[in-house]
Parts: sequence; C-alpha cells; structure tokens
Amino acid sequence: MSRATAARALTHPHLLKADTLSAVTTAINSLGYVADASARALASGRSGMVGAVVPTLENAGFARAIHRLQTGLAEGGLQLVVATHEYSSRMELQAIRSLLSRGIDALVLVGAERPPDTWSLLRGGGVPVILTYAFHTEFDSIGFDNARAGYLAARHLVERGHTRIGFISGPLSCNDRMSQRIKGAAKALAEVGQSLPRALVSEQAFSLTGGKQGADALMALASPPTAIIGGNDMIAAGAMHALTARGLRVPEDVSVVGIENMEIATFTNPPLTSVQLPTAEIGAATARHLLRLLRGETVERRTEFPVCLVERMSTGAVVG
Amino acid sequence: MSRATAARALTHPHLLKADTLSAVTTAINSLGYVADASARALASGRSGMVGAVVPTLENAGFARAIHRLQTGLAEGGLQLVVATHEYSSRMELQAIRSLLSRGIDALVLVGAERPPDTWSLLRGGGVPVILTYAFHTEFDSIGFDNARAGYLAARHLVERGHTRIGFISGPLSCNDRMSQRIKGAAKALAEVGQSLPRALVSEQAFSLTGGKQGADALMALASPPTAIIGGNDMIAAGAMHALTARGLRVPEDVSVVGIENMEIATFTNPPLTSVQLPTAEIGAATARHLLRLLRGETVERRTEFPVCLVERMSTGAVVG
DNA sequence: CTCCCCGATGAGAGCGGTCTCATTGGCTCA
DNA sequence: TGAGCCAATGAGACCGCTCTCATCGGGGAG
Repeated sequence: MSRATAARALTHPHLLKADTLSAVTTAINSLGYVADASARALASGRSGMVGAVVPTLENAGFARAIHRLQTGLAEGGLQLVVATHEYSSRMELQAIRSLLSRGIDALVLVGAERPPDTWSLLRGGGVPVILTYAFHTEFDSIGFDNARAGYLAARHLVERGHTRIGFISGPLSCNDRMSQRIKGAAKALAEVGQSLPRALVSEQAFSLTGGKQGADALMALASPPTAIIGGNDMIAAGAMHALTARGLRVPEDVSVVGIENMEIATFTNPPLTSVQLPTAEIGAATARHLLRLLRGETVERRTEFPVCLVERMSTGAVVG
Repeated sequence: MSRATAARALTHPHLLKADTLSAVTTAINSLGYVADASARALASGRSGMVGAVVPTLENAGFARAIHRLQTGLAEGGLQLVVATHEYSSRMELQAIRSLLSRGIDALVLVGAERPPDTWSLLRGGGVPVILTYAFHTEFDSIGFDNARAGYLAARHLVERGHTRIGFISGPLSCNDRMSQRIKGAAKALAEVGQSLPRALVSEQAFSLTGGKQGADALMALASPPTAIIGGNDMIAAGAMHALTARGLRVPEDVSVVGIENMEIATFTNPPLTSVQLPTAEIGAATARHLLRLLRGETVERRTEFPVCLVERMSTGAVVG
C-alpha cells in the first residue's frame, strides 16, 4: 500500500474500496498515527484555522459571541485562533498581521471602521474577511443596526416625556458600534426637536464600575438628566446601583435603559428595560457562514439580525 | 544571495553581516513578503501556537483568564487557539485531540481530573501540558487551593453560628474544582461536628439564573438552610436575588457568601462577602510560564496563588 | 473471446521553509 | 608572504502531506 492510498483514506475516503479503507483505518489506530497539521497545511494550502480579533474577552458579549463561534466552528472541524486589541486600532492591525502570517483560512473582525492601512492589508491579505457587529459593502458582514439600538432606547424614553437624556457609552476609540448607538439616540431626540449634547455623554468602561462612574458624573452635572441610557446592560446596571446609592429612585426619579438585554437585566432592582441584541446569534451565524464559505458554497454577503426593545420596570414618565 | 541567507535574516539575524541583512530587509519590504507559517512549522517543528481548552467562555472567570493568557502570549509572539467542552470530558478529549493534531507547541487545560484515556493521550502527546485551576504532580500546574476556598467560605459562616448551610454549586461533571470547594465547605462543618448533607447541595449553571434556581430549591426544603454558599459570585448574586424575591432579608434571615470575588460582589444589595480567587493572575502567570517554557528556560513545576475571604455585608450571625 | 473503459491504486513531484555541512574569502600571526 | 582560522554565505537534503498523472485490473459490450 502506498503513502498516497493512506493519505486518501484520511482526506477522500470515498475513493477507496471498503476493505482497503478498513485496512488503513486499523493500521492508523494500531500505530496511534496522527496526521501532521503543518505538513497538511503546507501541501493543501489550507490550515483549518480561522482567526478572530475582538476588542476584549472581558466583555461578556464578546465572550459569548466567541464562545458560540468556537463551538460552531468545532462542529465543522475548524479551530479558532483568537486575538484581542483592547480598543486600539494599532494593536488590531498588529493582531491581524500576526494572524495572517499564521496562515489562517479566514478572518473574523468586529466593526467596520478602521484606518486605511488596515483596510489595505485586509484587501491584499488573500484571506476571506468577515465583519461582525456592523456592515460594510466590501466584505461579508454579519450584524445588526447599532444606530437603531440607540434609537429604540432613546425613543422609548422620549415617548415618556424625557428630553434630557444622558448616555453612558463604552470605550469610543476604535468603536463604531458605540458611536452609532449614540447617533441613533441623538436621532430620536432630534425627532422631537431635542438634542443629545456632548456633555451628557460619558465615556466609560464596559463594566458595572464604568456604569457607576458614568452615572455619578452625569448626576453631578448642574442640570442632570432625567433618564440614562447605558451603552450596554452592565453599564446600565452599574448606573442603577449608583443612582440608588445617591438616594434616587428608579424609575420615579431617573429612568434607566440598557442595551444588549443580558442576563443581568432581569436581576437588577427594578428589572432593566433594555434593547435586545443578537450577540449569541452573531457568533453562531458567523460560524455557519465560515463553514459554508470554506466549503466553497455560496454565502450571503450581508446578514442582519433585528433588534427590539424589551420593556421592564426601570423606565417611567418624566416628572414635571 | 541564496534562500538560506534570506531565511537566516528572518530567523537568526545576528548571523548576517549588517549590509546583507539590510539588503534582505529591503527586498522583503518591497516584495511584501510574508513567511508561510505552515512551511515554517513543518520544517522547524514549532508552530508558534498554544492551545487552551476551557469548559466555557460564557463563564466570566474563564473568559477573563483566557483574555489574560492571550494578551500575555501575544507579547511573546505566540498565538492562542481556544476550544471549549461545556463540562463534558468526552468533548474535552475530542478538543485535545483536535488541538494536538493541529500541531500546537503547548497545551493549557483546566482542572486535574479526567478519564484515563485522556491522561494517556496527554502523556503521549509529545507536547508540554499546563494544568490550571488545580494541581497535579505529573504536569506543570498553576492554580489555587479550591478546597480552601470552600473551607474559608463555610468557616466564616460556621463562626457566625450557622450549621445548616446550603451550597449551590456549578456543574459538577468534569469539574474537580467545584467538588473540592464543596469538600472544603464540608470540612469546615465537620470541624464543629456538623455536616454538609447531599440534600443541601444544589447543582446549577454558573449564572444568575442558576443561583436563583438553586436558592429556590434550597429554601423550598422542609428545613431550609440559614446560610448559602454560591459556587461562584454569579450564583451567589442570583441566589440573593431569589431570597429577596421570597421576602427574605440578607443577611438577617439568610446569609450568603460567594466565591471568586468578581466585580458583581460589590454591586449586590447588600454587598457580597466572597472568597477572592486569582482568576486573572492564573491567565497571566500561565502566559509567562509558557513563554519561558518554550524558550527553553526553567520553570516552576507548581505555582500556587493564595485565596482569601473578603468580608462584606451579606453575612451575619444565625438567629436563634 | 477480446477490447475498451473506468474505478482503484501506485508513483513522484512539489509545497516553502529550516538546518546541516561545505565552501569562500578576509585577517591574523609567524 | 603563506598557512590557518573563523565568520559569512551557498548548496541541498529534508519535514510529511496533497495532488496529479500513470498504471493496473476487472467487468461489460461487441
């Protein structure tokens, strides 16, 4: 039996006669043979690994999306290589370069805004690129409408008479998702002739502590907001905590709405009104997309998931 | 100039004359050349990637540890390949096998308890293995004393007169960390002649919802506990929420203590007493360990971080 | 019964680096 | 000035698999 036959048993088993195949299989088992991935990658031009670079894994949303992505890829026999950039476009470029040189078969990124040199690296990388959490005409994209998420949150508040709304955002550098949420909120305000002044936007970390600090900063203003939108639910929950600590009642004194509808939204007191985001779906859909793509099947250029508001108890009418 | 010289410029630059080196460098830049990682891996026998398999990334602790691990590895030019097994030892074996065949240079695992065939695969894998969150004599280990974490939580309660203590654990299958925490808690009880009956241990998911369900189950018992230990802080926070919803006061009616001391511990009402775990440290230390190991330097066989109790407001004396 | 065709297998050339060993050339030292 | 030595470079095997193409052999059609 030749090497070629043995190799075929692994890669294209249907080309072998049943008994030849089983002979190879038993031999493999008895020898404890494991195919060398680097040799295979070199010869075939495919490594079986996809790279993903996200801002951070300490944000539960990204952790969950990556988790789903990994699970989905594993089902198709693909491995996931992850890198993080902590909201720095310079580090993102570095991570992308490093992954590309590692010979990944595809690359998953978050967001659609990056410096020109990063874009040109991606275009010339010779590797399919999937953008998530946002959309881009040039690359396959899987995401949702961030502006609408912000819009829904703010409109809900506007409908209840709020016009002075504070927004505690996550990190804004290298983060088009968050700037769009802010823009969406501003649009809802604009529809009733109001605005979202820069002073009412507080940039904080995506954490309970970030939310607390943002709320404290906002409420210390000369004319504090009557409602607060959290860039995500962690921030919103932290803000609620700070509000309560200041002796303010939610929603009687200040309304709070979150974005993402994480588990914590039902565990705050009162439960948090929030805009549901398809975080887990993005991970799973990206995995499916990649599997099809690398199998050579046709894929949608653009997959958009809906967002919707989930009303709970943290929002109420503004008091005159 | 030969291929060998060019290759040397990349791998062992100090062997070249300065002008030769710069000639190579300019050529590389003008051509936009990027070394092929698979070829390099095949020839050198090193892939520059380390694999890590954790139960899940949806648990904030693991997400954080993986984040730190990735960051640390990236500084040394190494890539991280992650896989998850959802607390199934069969899936863990599969993931390990898959990573091993991918030609990783080292493997990071969580816990020290697995079936014999997994162990033999690890021993014969020809790849250095690092165990985290637990200890093992055969492999390098980086972790902390899980039993002591459980012990500290329970002793704190015992000292306040509690003898009927409920334990809401995380998933117990393929999870020696959690069983040791339970054992530690039982030991504290045993020291005062009490025990932790099986009926007072509720196995739940590592989430707020898991904690809620665990607390509901425990409090529905004929003689409910006067105190509850959460397998981690998420569980404890969820349990506190459920307790409050049942009209019970923490700590007046029921004391609650968490394990891990996550951010949420200071955001519950009242703030949660918790045993601090070195989650982030484990990630960072594992990265440092791997960097040294793969550089051929000597490393500690065993790195143990301390655990300690952080007392807050969720625990009080048992009421007669 | 012979020829042809096609499915199954064997042979061998890469894939793109790394590494060892041989060779070259410039310097030192007698 | 010539032998000897070492640093710098060149040559070529090799890593282990994939893939194309050639070869082999058996069954159906003429």
